[in-house]
Amino acid sequence: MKTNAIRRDKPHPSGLDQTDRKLLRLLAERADRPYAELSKLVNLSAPAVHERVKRLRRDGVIQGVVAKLDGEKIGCPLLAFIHVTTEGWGMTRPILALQELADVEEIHTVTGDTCLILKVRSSSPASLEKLLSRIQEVEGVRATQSYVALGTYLERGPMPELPETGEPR
Amino acid sequence: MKTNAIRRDKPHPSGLDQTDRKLLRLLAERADRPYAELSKLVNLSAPAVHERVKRLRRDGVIQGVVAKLDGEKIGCPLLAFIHVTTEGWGMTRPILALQELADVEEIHTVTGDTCLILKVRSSSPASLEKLLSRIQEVEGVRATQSYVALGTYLERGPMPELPETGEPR
DNA sequence: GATCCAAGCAAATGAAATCAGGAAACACTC
DNA sequence: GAGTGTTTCCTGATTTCATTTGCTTGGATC
Repeated sequence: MKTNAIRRDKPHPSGLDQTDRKLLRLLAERADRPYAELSKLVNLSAPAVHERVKRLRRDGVIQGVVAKLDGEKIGCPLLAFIHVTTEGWGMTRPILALQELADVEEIHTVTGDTCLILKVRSSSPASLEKLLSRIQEVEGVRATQSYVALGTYLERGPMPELPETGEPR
Repeated sequence: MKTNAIRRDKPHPSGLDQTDRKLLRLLAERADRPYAELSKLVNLSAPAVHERVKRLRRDGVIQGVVAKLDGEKIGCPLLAFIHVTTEGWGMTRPILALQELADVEEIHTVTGDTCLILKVRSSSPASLEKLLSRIQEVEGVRATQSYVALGTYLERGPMPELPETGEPR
C-alpha cells in the first residue's frame, strides 16, 4: 500500500484549494493537455485530476473550453473598442441584439464617462463604419467614440492568482 | 464505393473554405467536441476533420485551446478597462512588464484620445487601486482613466463570419 | 485522355478519458 | 479518543476517441 500524501486545504474564500488553482491556471493557458500530463504537474493521478475538472465544470468555475482563433487570419484584422453613451442606463434590448453580429465580441456596462463598452473585430474599415452607424441608429444612443487597436500585446482570459504572493504572472 | 461529394471552394481571401469557417465557428464556441460529432455537423469523416483542424492549427488560424474561467468564481469579481495616456507612443518595456500580473488580461495600443487600453480583473477595489498606482508610477505615464464593468452581457473570442450574409451571429 | 495532386473515406491501431472497487484522511459525534 | 460518514484519492480495468494507414476519387494540368 502506498501512503497517500493527502493535504486538505481550502483556505481560499472561493472554495478552491491550491491544486484547483494550479489546475485552472494550466487549463486557462492550454486546455488540450492529457490528464496524464496534468496529473504529473499537480502531483495527482489522472482520474483524480479528471474528478476535479469535472467538479470545477459542474460548479461553473470552468465555463467551457474554446478554440482561440487568430483575428487576422480569419479575416478580421480590425480590433476596436467602442464607447457608447446613452440616454438612460444603456443596456436596452436593441443594444443586446448587437450580439447577433459576429464581429461584436464583448458588451459591458461600465462606470465612468461612458455607459457601454463594446469590443468588436471587423473585416475592414467599411465594415466597422457600418457597425458604428448601426449603433448610432439605436434608440437612446447619444454618441459613440471608437478606439482602434494598433497593436495587441496581451490577450488572455481570467486566471486565478498564484498562492498568495498576490502578484506574479 | 461511395460517391464522394467533394466541393472545392476557396473563394475567400483568407484561404479558408466554407467548411473551415463552419468548423472554426464550432470550435470557437465549444472545442471539447469529439471529431465524430464535428464530422456530422460539417458532413465529413472524422479523419477529414482531424486533418483540417491539424492544418488550421499549423497555419496559426487556431492559436490554441483554452478553458474559459468564471472571473467571479475564481475570486476576481472586478472587471475594468483602464485607459492610459503616456508621453510617447506608450508601449514601453515597463508597460509590457505589467503582463506578469495575473489580473492584467489584455494590453492594446490604440488610436483615439488615449494611448493604451488595458483590460484587468481584480479581486477587490483595493487590489485594483494597487494596480492603478503601480501603473501611474511607470515612467512616461501621464494619466489613467478607469471604467469599471457593472455587467458583462457578452464575452467571446474571434469567430469567422457566416457565408456572405456578412452579419448573422 | 494520361498523369499528378489534394482531399476524402473505411478500417485498424494506439492513446487517452472514464469507470470500478477499495483505502486513507478528514470532520464530525459521542 | 473511538466510531462513523463523507470526501478524495489510488490502481487497475474498460471504453471511447484520436490518429494512422492504405486506398479511392475528383479535379487540374499538359
